[in-house]
Amino acid sequence: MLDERKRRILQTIVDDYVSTAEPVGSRTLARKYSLGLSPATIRNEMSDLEVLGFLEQPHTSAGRIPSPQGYRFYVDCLLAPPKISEHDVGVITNWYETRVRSIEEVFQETAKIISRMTRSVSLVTAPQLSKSLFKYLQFLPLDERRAIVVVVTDAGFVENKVIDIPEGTSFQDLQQIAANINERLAGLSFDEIKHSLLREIRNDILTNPALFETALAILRQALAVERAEKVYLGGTTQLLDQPEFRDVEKIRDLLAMLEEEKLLSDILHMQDGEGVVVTIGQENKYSGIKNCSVVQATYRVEGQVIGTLAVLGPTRMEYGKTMAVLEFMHRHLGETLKKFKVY
Amino acid sequence: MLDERKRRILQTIVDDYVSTAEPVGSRTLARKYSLGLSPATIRNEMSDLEVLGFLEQPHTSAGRIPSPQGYRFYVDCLLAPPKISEHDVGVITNWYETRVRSIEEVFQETAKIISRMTRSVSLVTAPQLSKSLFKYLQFLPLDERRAIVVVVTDAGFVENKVIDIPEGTSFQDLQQIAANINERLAGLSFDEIKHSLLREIRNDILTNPALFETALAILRQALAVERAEKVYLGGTTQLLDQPEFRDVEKIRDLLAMLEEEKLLSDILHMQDGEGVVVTIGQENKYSGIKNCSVVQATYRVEGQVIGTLAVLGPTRMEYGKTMAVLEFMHRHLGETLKKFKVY
DNA sequence: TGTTAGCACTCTATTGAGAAGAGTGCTAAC
DNA sequence: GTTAGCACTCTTCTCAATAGAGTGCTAACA
Repeated sequence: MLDERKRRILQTIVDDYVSTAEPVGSRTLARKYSLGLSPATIRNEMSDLEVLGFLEQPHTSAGRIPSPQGYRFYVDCLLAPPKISEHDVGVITNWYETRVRSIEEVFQETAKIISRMTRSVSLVTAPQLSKSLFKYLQFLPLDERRAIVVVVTDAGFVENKVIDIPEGTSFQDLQQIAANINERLAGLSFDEIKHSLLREIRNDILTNPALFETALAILRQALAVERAEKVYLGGTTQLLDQPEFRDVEKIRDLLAMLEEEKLLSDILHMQDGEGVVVTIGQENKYSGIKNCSVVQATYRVEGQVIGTLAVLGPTRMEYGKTMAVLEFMHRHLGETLKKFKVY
Repeated sequence: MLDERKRRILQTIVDDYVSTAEPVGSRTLARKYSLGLSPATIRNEMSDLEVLGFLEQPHTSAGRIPSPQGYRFYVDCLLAPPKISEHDVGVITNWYETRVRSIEEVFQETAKIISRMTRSVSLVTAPQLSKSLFKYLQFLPLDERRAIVVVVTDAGFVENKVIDIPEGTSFQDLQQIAANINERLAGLSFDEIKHSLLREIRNDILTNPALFETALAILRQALAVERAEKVYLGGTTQLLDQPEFRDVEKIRDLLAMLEEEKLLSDILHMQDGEGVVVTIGQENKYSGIKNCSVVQATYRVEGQVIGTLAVLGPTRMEYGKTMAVLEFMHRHLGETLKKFKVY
């Protein structure tokens, strides 16, 4: 597709632009890098690369910058397989050891370290309840009118909620209800439970109307604990250091978006694929980040997809480094979760 | 202290500067507001107010802006008792009704609505576990090697953690341990428990060494669930709309600070007093916000302090409106928490 | 004695012209 | 195919001039 020399020049331009944020000129390129070519030759090649769609010119007498297609080619064909350095592995391992004491913190600190290593915003989605399997629920006493319902998932995640005890129901009745529900629902995913709930229960109503009416109401309350998918953010302020966001106007929308968890999960929900996936500029569906790139990878435990790690930054991003970090982290996180006795 | 006319002029200057963010000149003041005074007279008064320390001049031929002392006088002496409008009460009530479905969301949405109404950053601290009273703990089975310990507080808050079951301990043993612990610790605050834990347990070791060694280990694990005080943030991006933060340099530190939960609780932990408290500019202890003001109020349920609501903004802030919102919200939040069957 | 009009002065922000710098594209020579 | 040379383009920086807003002082006025 592109001959060797064009590839080398394109690669050099991307590298230079990523590190300087300034359009790259032929003269600078020749001076700064030992390409063994004169500025004029480079000029010709650059002109070709522009016609082919890999480069753009902000205006006539400026240097070239990579086009989205240019970045795409760079990521797909010019980048060596991303590999994290020994040193970084040490930093990460140490970080987890010294900072993380609870499950909640695993995600928070994962977001922090990713953002620190990539100097970009990081996003980490925690496991979704709806994909988990129901193990059992149990009622705990609180006072005469109220009880706590605790829902335990297969993985050992616990959600809880305070509920009203329906009029005329004893705590004994509740335990009876729990036993029934557990027998029926154990091993189902919360998605399945939601869908099959009504039908299941309706059949039972025929045999014991009063009790199961109550059970239905309670289960509904209990399942309402399902929170929206939690997204942990790290390094939002990193954006401010990027020259493309030097202007407050340009960063406002982006920061506002990062405050909206719903939008965030939209950005991340686009892939189920294996490995590290890069989405560049216009390829992003959400219009607020058309000048940004997203690098993401799902993490899994024992083959099952648990959540997503992602990095959001300007299209002018250190793709190699970022991909290497995520490549490492998405494997490492699975192992860390195991250590924390979950999964 | 200040005669009536000076007060009126100072108040007008503060009001104008708060809404325009431009230094206020005598001519503008005379033209824009019906003070019944000529620019020259106003000039004289302004000159006096500057000598008295209530006004400042950015440079010789600019208008005046309020000094911190000016704001202080404005807040203490010139502001009518803050009162929220009927309309706003409606908006808030409606907001809670349509948006809030769980306890967690109460705090998140409270932060959001405060920031929306005040157009500033809001901070809401959730109740602290360490101030709560221990009610009981209970073990739930997970698998052969692990169990879930659930800790219930007086208020119905539930914390949980996956623990390893010590070698040679049966689930029966665990329930025995739970019963013992509950008997001993019920009604104590988590602070007290932490302090008295070792002594209590040590006495018991004398009577049944093996079991209580185990209990000690487990209790330690269980109490480690105490998370750092959670701070909910709202409207961080509102800062970007303020002229004083038009420059990215000036906002970076502030946003970085908002990412550090520890710093946030420092800012908020300064008062136990009643009512709405305003801290202006230099009065703030944390140097990162010397050009900001903090308005805060504690909220309580049945007399007990539960947490803090706060607004952080530039010293040029709509104090009246902000104080009114917090004055209302700190009462309203207590009631809302009751509705959610907690406390 | 307090208030006001007038005026000279100060400081900032804006504008426009000119120069510097970086880069391109084309042509011709190697 | 590669390179040197050169005219041309476009942005950015600098600097001076100017307009605008506001002050402080003085003198006049009620």
